[in-house]
Amino acid sequence: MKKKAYDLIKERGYIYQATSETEVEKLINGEPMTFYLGIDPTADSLHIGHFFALTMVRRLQKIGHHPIVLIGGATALIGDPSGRSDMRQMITKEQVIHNKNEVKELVKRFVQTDGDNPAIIVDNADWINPYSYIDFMRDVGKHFNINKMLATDCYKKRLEEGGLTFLEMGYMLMQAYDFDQLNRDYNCVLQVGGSDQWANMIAGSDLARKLDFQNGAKDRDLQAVTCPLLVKADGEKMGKTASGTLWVSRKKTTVYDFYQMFINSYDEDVERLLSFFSDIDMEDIKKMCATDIREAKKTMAFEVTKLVHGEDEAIKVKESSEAIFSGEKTQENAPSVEISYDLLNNDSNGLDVLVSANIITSKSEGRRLIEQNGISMNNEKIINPNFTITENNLTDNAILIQKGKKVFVKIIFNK
RNA sequence: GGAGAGUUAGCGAAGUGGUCAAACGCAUCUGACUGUAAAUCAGGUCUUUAGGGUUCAAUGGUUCAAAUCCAUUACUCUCCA
Repeated sequence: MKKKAYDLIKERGYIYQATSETEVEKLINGEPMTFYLGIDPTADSLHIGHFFALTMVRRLQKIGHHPIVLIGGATALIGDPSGRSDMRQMITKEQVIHNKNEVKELVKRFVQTDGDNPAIIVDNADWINPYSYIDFMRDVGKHFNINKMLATDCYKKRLEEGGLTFLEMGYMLMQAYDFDQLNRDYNCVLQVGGSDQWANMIAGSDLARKLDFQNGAKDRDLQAVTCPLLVKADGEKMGKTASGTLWVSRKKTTVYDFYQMFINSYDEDVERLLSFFSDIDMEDIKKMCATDIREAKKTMAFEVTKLVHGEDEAIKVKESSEAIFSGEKTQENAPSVEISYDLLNNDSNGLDVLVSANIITSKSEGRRLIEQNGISMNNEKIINPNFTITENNLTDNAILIQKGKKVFVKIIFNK
């Protein structure tokens, strides 16, 4: 017997909270309906958490439901206080416009926006910007009870650890209104999002109900589901790397780093990540993880990379990673940095070169690493902190530097 | 607008005149062991050299000597209006 759509999604671990599980189940198993996911363009790329939520959108789209992706052009200007202990840095309007475009392009890569069942991309600035403050407060603001709002986790944390500004209080109203608006314009009946959005999402369902009551209209029943936050086995949020956030955009995080991040994940996380980011059958996933965890991990990293960066890139990065780590440490496949040729042939230029290539941040750090046997050049450990790189070290104008066990960088000297 | 408290390294948090480049925890990096995993253990985390130089919100002052005392400014929080 074939499993129902909802069960498949639930089995893969996507369902964390739902306003009413039975209602949501009915919606997902039933006739095609319209649902939405909101993303605030607070940066010019998407991080892995956004991407995760988008995979849920993909799955729902695939079984025939109609997705709306809302880019929060208005809400990004306010900043969501959820889960934050400090106020979000305000970003400029120009920045938001720039981010909006970048984010839109990325969303298009993951969610189908043409063909039979295209996703619609909307911007909440379109309806929030024209709304006057007084009207908004009279229409929407009056339905929000501050006591209730303060009881929610997202505001509680801000209250305890810092101060809560009126700006941030307004965020929930806007997101709630978005849901109502999308319901009226597109008959959107379900909102999906990360679990940190829970309070904002149910605020939307509540608002619709209250507005209906006030207008004497029929009760709309807007549902919300959240997916779990993507965390590692140690409870840390996933996607934080040494160099910062793990971005989906190639410009901000190289494909190599992206792949490495997943290859280095904990054994315990592999099954979950596979269930989220691959289409492999759950049974097979379980089997794979039980028999050969390392192979399963490779598959997982490959599948995620394929999804985000395409199959060609994924194959390339998989091959180069395997080449580098299986002892075959050629400079062929390592990620590369280009620096000026002029740095060559000065005495004791080694550390300078490493600093300019951003492999180390300071000369002291370099000295320390060398003392601890942490730096290799062309597969030979460097012992002398005042080492010199000369033309004799180059192969095709490049050298291969290894920092620690896992960081390989090819430095190319440009003439 | 009034009264009070605060601002210390990536984060949390000690330190209230010299022994403070600043305890401790987290985070992070390197090494050992491994499986490019985890756990464990060892060492490191301002910079530059082995001589130092620049840090404790900012600026100015007191002192032989300041994260520590004083003044001004900025920001944050609590209570009152």
